[in-house]
Amino acid sequence: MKQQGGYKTRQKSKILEYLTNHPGQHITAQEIARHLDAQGSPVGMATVYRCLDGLVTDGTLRKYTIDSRTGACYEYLPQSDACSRHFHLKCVRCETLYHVTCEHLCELEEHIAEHHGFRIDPSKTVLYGLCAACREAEDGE
Amino acid sequence: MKQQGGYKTRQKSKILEYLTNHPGQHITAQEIARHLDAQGSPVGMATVYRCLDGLVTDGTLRKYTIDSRTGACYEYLPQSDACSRHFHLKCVRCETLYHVTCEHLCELEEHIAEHHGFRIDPSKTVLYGLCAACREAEDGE
DNA sequence: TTGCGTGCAAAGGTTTTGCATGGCA
DNA sequence: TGCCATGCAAAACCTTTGCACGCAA
Repeated sequence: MKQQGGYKTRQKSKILEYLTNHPGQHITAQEIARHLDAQGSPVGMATVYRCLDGLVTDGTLRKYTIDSRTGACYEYLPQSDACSRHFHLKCVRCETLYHVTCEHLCELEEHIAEHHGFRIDPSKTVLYGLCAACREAEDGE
Repeated sequence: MKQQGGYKTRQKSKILEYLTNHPGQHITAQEIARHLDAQGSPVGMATVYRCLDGLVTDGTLRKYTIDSRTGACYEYLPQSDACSRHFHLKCVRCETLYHVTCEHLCELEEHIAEHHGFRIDPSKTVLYGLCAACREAEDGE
């Protein structure tokens, strides 16, 4: 869970900078490359992928794949304890990230740990679904 | 949510047969094709994908995309229990995907829907953490 | 006979890999 | 000076699409 030994380079800094500036957002490798290119600091796709891979391995980012067609997304995980106390709910429609603190979730965590031997890490977990607003909007369609 | 009008064909039958024989399992398009090929009933990849797509649309299957590297997975949904929905627990260390059906999770889903106005979609949600084995291994380090 | 289903091949996309070069320490 | 990191291009994959033919109804 520590930084992989390695050199600091312009590319690594830029990529991490972009991600930390967009915490809690789904970002694809393409978006990163496109952004850095537009910013005048172009980085090759291979480098982006290699860098993201390292960041996922050391726990800085979380990788998830909602749709195999659009490719994988990466999200910066704030390291503070603030985020280990609550769970994240993310609306798949409007992309909003909700931070929820609820005793039900703590109970769930304990239950899973006790009865299923699995210790959930809230900082790496996102519950996906539809928020109230989008739910209505979708029903109306 | 009904069967799309269409013809019954050998290919469709075989694909659905394989899936229903492996309820609650994540199966990729490739595995299906490989199995049918070995069984002497080869089916083209395009057909497999087209067929799976239809089955997902009419609610017979659920599509998961856990990892973009291995591609999408499909799972047969027994339509008996409405609440036999399950969640996925993925160990961040050994990468194993656990498939858990637990009433606590159903309760959580209801609670979040009622009190937080958020309808969780289990097919898009994965709970990350440490499984029992890796937990011990990690404590021992 | 009608028109959907299938298979093949090609296209489209993301992600990985090999290899020579460039840059950090 | 050592090595790691980078970039380019090509490869490897998964998935979709176009088109002609086959087959269910």
